[in-house]
Amino acid sequence: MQYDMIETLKRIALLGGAKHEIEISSKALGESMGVSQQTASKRLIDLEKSGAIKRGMSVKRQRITITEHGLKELRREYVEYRRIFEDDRRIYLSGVVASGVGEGRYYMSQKGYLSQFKKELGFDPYPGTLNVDLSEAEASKLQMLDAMKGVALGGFTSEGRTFGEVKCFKAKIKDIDCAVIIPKRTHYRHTVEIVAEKRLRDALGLADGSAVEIIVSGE
Amino acid sequence: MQYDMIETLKRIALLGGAKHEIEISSKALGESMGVSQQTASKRLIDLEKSGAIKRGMSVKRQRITITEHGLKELRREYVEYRRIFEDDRRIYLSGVVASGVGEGRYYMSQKGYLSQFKKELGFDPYPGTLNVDLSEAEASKLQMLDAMKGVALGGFTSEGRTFGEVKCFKAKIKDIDCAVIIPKRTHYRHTVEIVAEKRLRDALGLADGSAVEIIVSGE
DNA sequence: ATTACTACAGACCGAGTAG
DNA sequence: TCTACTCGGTCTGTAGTAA
Repeated sequence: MQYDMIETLKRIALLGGAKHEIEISSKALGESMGVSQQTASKRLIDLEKSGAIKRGMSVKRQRITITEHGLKELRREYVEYRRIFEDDRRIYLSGVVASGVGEGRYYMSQKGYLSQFKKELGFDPYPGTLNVDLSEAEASKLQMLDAMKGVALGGFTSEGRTFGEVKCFKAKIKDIDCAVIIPKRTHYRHTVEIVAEKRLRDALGLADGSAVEIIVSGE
Repeated sequence: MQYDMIETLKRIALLGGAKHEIEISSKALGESMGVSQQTASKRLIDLEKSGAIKRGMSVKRQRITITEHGLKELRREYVEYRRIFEDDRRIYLSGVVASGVGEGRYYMSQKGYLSQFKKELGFDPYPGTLNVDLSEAEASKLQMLDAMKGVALGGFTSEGRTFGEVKCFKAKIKDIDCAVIIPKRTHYRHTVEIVAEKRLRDALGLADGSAVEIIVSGE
């Protein structure tokens, strides 16, 4: 659905169409949006075709109701704005499940991190990570994680090797608690690694290519 | 500002641009909106021209921040959606102050109503009403008031004349408590009459033609 | 009064491409 | 690589007008 359709739907909703039927002429609706009667009329026709509104033609004005489908479209917009202005401690990462052993798995198998992890995140992670590929735009949200504190797991030395600090973020995927692991010295990457108590592929029925949304808590 | 500009601004905000500078290529931004790199680039140029964003060009990607002005535009959208989904007991009526003696004034000078008014609305009204003209689209919101209870002032007989029930709604104009008077048997009208404790023209510095927004409480 | 069709003008998008 | 220009095709809005 294009922007002008959403805008028209929003206008109708603001005139009361989200709650009940409203009676309005295409001329008045057009005026309230700063477009002509013809444009308003066309948009109403298109909205009706797409199933976002229902219309009943009276003798004069038309009666309009927003359908459940139309409300859904509006609510989707609303949720996005809410994320901008209210949800400012959360970051939503959308991506697809990918295969591949990541650094995260290796890090999370180190006892030096494991003990801290249990203490800070509250669970013992399943020994394996879920790799999620992000589109370039989604990956740019990772910049936000750089600016946020998260949960730092201190470095240590083990078997002659030095392990640096690792940053984690509490997260959720569909109500399952998990954590995003951000290895230090993150170059530009477009993959995130997730750990959880259970194997997430099983718990959520995921396979390579499944779409997932990770809700990262900014602490 | 057109819809596609707002949409672009929203996308930038969702990528973190509402809180801090983000670094993103026009290609990635375009993909996240389903448009080409060229279109994304043009929109960024236009947004910068309009003062909604600031850009700094790095060697590769550009760094983008949403300005205070850009945030204002987004917030305006957000407020509209909030009205649709959250504020469902309030109705916002925008109009301009008009002159003319209305029925409301006559009604409100009747002692039979006055005593009830004080009891139900909590103040003694200034003997006069503020007339506000609504555009046709705004006037269609009055249909909502019909469906709402409001505060009913019972009818009575005085000097041989019968006065019917009058419906009032608690309202506010810029934090000043007032009430919208809806005479029964409302034909299609595009004017509302407001009463308050003080003369609203003085209290708010209004003259004919001044724009006002009335926030009507649906009780 | 309305709604909505047609026809055209102007805006917009994206492929190609320069810097 | 990146951004952003030009240019042509397409989309969109509106005046005129019919019903």
